[in-house]
Amino acid sequence: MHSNVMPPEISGPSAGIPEATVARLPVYLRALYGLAERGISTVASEELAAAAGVNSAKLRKDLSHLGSYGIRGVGYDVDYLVYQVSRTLGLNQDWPVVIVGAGNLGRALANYGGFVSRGFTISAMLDSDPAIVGSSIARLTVRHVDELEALVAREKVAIGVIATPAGSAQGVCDRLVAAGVTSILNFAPLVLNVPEGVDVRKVDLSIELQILAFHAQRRSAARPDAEPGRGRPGRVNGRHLAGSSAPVPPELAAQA
Amino acid sequence: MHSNVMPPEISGPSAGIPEATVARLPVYLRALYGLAERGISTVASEELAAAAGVNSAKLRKDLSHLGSYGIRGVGYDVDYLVYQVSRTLGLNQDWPVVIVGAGNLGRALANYGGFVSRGFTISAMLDSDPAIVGSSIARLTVRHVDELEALVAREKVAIGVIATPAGSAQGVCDRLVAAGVTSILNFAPLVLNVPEGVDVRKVDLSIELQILAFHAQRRSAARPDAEPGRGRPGRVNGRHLAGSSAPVPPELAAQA
DNA sequence: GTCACTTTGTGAATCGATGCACAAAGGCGT
DNA sequence: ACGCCTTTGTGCATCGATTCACAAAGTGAC
Repeated sequence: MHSNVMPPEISGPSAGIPEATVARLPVYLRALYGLAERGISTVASEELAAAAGVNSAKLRKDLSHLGSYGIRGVGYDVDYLVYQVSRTLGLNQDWPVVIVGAGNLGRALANYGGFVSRGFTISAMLDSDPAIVGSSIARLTVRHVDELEALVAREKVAIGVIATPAGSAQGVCDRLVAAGVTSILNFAPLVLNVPEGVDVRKVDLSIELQILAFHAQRRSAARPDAEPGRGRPGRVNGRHLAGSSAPVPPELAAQA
Repeated sequence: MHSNVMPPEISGPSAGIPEATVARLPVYLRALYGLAERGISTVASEELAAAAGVNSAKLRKDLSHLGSYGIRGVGYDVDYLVYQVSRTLGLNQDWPVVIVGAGNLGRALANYGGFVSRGFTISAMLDSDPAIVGSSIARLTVRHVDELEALVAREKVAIGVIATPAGSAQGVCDRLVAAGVTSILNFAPLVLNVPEGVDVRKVDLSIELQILAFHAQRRSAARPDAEPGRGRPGRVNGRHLAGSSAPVPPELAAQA
């Protein structure tokens, strides 16, 4: 999932936390906020695990990587744990983010409520389309993408979000990296090429749908009824196969 | 990541493929399309792996789970592999999808190019807001969410996409499940509760951002210069901590 | 037909993640 | 002060995923 390898030796409180644990900490944090809003000040691992949708042993092991912040026989103090998890994730800083691409997706991201309020600030939205540059989205004026380098330097942007079409994504990525951005969230449907030391995460609708389709197919293979609409024979994903509706293996095609 | 456990014994070609492999197949598929568009008809595992951003041994082992479709000394036939991967993922069928929530995100999803053309068809967009119901998005008329059950039954919808605010998501999810949908893609920032046998995948912007923040913090801890904007002391994620800007552990708070 | 070369498919070692099960640690009632 | 009860933190076994390294299998040249 990550295209880089972390430097082997980093000191500090967040050293040596397994990647799988890091990926779950935000889920725990959200569950903790939910509890705090309901006025709950102390929570046992069993309850918190249920709220986060994980096994309680896993939760305890995850939290143990941050330190020993629970009280045996009692549980965890919600506010204190919120603080510790937030600090571990680096959310007690404010992270300026730049969004490149102000199309439908970029607009949706900018208007996404949970964005601004939780440790991340949108420094700017950029686009290359003159018809979009200058318009207002979520109280921000869309700037031209050529301001990217200056903006990253001035606002000390560390995180870039790519919400452009696939064709422009690698170019935008290169510019972000050259400008010093080392964390990139990619919504464009392609594999980005980045140098060592740059952290890329991708969010990909069609990949998720295809994984769902695989499991759905498995299920309907067990129950041959209730299948979804049939595909058109001879087409795969809207693309005609070369020459055959039931493709032959290439090593046999010659003699056929 | 998945909230359900697959039935242990399922016959058919897609049985016994590791979850990690399934998650990479869509990436391989996209890389294969890219090669096919450039007129390349045969590809070695090394090249395809590079295009997909993975190790070549991993790629070969992944593909070996689908069958033995390569030719030693030569590589893989691109078109044939596209067909096999597509079939394995269930993409030679057409999957009707319903999107619930026609806000910014729902609109962005509906307009997302790679949606319609690749094995998935949007059966309908639903919303509960009377001001939105009836409007047109991506050549679809937004229907009221109360049509959900009838629509799922009529169109044999197997995949539901939840693009509502967090508050409505669990309710929508319950209705989808009750209507017979067993695959759900969730964009709302909460953990959905579903019965056994329902497959949920989530896409969560803020979780991805927080994971990036963790790694960015690690990096800047190694190089104390070039840090992002400072957080406001005493606040964590826009929420005031109870009573202290440097919170004390709860077991010490009593004596303080 | 034979040989050199390329590339697949996979056995085996390694690495990381998960989950059980329990000892250690703390609170609380008496 | 003591003992019971609850819950954490973790050692250990297991499971799955990754990576290496190579034998098997195929191509193409001569």
